Amino acid sequence: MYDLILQHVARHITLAPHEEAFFQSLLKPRSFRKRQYLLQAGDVCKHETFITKGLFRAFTVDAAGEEHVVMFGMEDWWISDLYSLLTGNAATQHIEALEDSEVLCIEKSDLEKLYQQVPAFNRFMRVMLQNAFVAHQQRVLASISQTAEEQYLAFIKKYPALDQRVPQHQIASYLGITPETISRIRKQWSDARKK
Amino acid sequence: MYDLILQHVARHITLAPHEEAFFQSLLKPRSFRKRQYLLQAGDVCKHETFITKGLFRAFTVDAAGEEHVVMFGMEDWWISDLYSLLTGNAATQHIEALEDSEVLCIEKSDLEKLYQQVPAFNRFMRVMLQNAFVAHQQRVLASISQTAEEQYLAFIKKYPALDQRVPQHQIASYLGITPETISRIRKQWSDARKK
DNA sequence: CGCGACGTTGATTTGCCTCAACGATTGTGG
DNA sequence: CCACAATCGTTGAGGCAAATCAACGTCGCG
Repeated sequence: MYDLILQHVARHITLAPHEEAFFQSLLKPRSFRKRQYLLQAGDVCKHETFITKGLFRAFTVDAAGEEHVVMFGMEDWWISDLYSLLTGNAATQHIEALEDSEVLCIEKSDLEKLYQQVPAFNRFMRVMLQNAFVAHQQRVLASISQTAEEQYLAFIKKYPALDQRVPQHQIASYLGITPETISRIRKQWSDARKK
Repeated sequence: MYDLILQHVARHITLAPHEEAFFQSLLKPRSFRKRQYLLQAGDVCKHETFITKGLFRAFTVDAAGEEHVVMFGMEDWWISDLYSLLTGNAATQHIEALEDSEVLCIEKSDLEKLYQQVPAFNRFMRVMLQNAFVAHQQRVLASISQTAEEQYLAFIKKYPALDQRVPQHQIASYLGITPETISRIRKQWSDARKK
């Protein structure tokens, strides 16, 4: 059960056996059924969560009741409402399982202990955050500079696995466009191929 | 000259005197005149840079020759092309001074030394990145869920200082809208106030 | 089976962009 | 020190990409 996360960590830092054991002791396995919520907006996010199996979406609901997908998470990814976790404020995001899923949770207080007792983990989390930061920066750039079609194309190129597993209207929400627009883009592509 | 950055760091971690001295010894002051480039796209970004005075913009140039402002940086902020710094790949961003500015640079290799010798700095950088990550996530959300007017309003509310100092067409570029649109939004507001 | 979730397609609307022309200000070289 | 160019913002007219609104087909599931 812990193989995936230990390999994941080992890709970035090297842990002594007792450190690895300590890390593992802080992890709590949980299961989620499709449509079950890992986090509700309004609650305080108290865990960082590593996905070992399945698929999640994090989304917000705006004043008009519209949902906006902030991110997806699948195997080998972390997911949480980082803002809430860090500040202790109420979460602005919901996190919902899109498939039956399994995760490993680590509580905020245990994460702090981990940073204290295994300093290498500061480095590990720094690298995770650097990558996430760069990814979000590129996403911002895409959304201010590209057309709907360019964005959708970039998405399926970057996340072919997600394109297979996530309903199209969720991808549309993630990109900030409508499901109809994605449908029309796909139609254009298939029409062009036929010719 | 170093007061600002030492205070900035002290807000998040506590350093022993010899650690502070070591940190300071790694910092190299540089000055930039308005319009001077701190980094050119194509070069490899080799420094993390702390701004002690002035104002910068980071921007990319797309295939059509259009500029897109990725971020602004002013006093008390860090600026770099993090992607290039981390990977060693050519920078995708230009960074240009919008005012006469002064900065403190720290080289990548020195930053690594710092992480090794002063472990608290891993924590410090982690916190910086967490904040930057959250800020970018909110920016993504804004760009997929808000109108041009809502975004502009949120911008001047969040960064009133930047609204004063940055030319409007640069803000437009940052938001992914045209200068004309911002101009019209402002006209609407002033017309509404007159009535 | 019947209902909800999901995707498709068409008709219409609209927010924002594009293109263009024009002041106001700043800066600069002769 | 002035003439001229460059930069920046404003305003108007017209166009287009994508949203909205609406109807319909299909699939999977309780």
